[in-house]
Amino acid sequence: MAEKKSDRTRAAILAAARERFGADGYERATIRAIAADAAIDPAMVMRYYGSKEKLFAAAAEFDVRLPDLSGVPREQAGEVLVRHLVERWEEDDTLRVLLRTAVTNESAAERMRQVFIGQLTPAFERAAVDQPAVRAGLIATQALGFALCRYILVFEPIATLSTDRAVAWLGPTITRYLTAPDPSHV
Amino acid sequence: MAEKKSDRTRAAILAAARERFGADGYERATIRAIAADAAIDPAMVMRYYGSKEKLFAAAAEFDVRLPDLSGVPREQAGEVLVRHLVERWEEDDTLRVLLRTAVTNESAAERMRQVFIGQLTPAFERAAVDQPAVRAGLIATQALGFALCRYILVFEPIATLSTDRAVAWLGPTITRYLTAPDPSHV
DNA sequence: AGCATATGCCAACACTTGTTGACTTTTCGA
DNA sequence: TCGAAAAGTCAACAAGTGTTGGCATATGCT
Repeated sequence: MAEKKSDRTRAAILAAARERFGADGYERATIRAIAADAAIDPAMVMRYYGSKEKLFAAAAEFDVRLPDLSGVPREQAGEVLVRHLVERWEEDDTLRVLLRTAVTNESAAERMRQVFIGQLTPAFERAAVDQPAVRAGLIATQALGFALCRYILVFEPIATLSTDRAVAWLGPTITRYLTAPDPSHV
Repeated sequence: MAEKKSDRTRAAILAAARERFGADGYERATIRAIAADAAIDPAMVMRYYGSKEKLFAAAAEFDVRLPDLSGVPREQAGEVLVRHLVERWEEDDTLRVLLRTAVTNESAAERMRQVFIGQLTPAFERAAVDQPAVRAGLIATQALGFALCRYILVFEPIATLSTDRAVAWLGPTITRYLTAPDPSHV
């Protein structure tokens, strides 16, 4: 087995980094605080990750793992998508890290775009949906707005809504953005 | 007339502060940069506003000016509300300042809550809407999510969508959150 | 005009940040 | 067992931050 000890502190740093970045955002999360949480020296962070930016990049790494919607009837696609996103959001805080940071950090915003536009749009294209970009964007507004209000701004009662109720409310909205004809009078 | 000169620099500082806070967020917007934009000395900022936090508070001061929905038929309430919000959002950047900052600053988040929950909920209560808090929260998720994607994260094509198309897409969503019966199977 | 006051600038402070290099301790194979 | 490599510690750096006090200048009233 390769270096076990170093791998453990490496992981400890990453875990502490995710927590701090998620709670405080990029600027206010300091290397010193992250190191203190991981109970190691700040210099170790530099040794293992090179710089704060690289540490953030490592902490914000993640797969979107979009669900396969091909077998789902169009009318339920919204609910399936929302449920997937909410559960994904709940299970680890990587997406929260990214969202908090994307607001003030351009490279994080770029990654957010890749995820929500760059992955959703082609998926809709393949499903032969018209105006895939607009629909993907609209879905992103509702999904990210929900995450913002629930996890970051902590709006009650949104923050304490059960997953089921959230899905029941949001699902039809997403479905409509996915299936409704363009309502513009053009 | 009272001190004219000082009022002018006061306003210049405030304008520069709004721009910087809106573009960079609270932490990355420095007093020195704001002062440079206003073409004055950093010490002037302190003289006039006391501290960075107080300057931010002044820059983020604003009225929501919710439209009067009493004369509007329920089915069009969403469109009226969305149009009002988008236009409000477009005309000055105070709300953008607040949104960018609320993500990492607790007092800004608190003000955001006051605006979107504390003002919307009672308005719905007066209109005898059931579950006013949930509906206000849902509307906030869609409205803020749209603002986030359009102004902060700059998702295309959401960022360049015309007001009319945005209203046509989002309006029915808001109307549904305002009027639809609770879809939860409880 | 003369002076008090408002307005502005400069230099410096105390502090925090990311980052670095030299040094010590631990680990572990030959 | 010995010694090189890995892992960790410590102190300090250069830069940038909000903030302050002292000093110069301009303004406007009598």
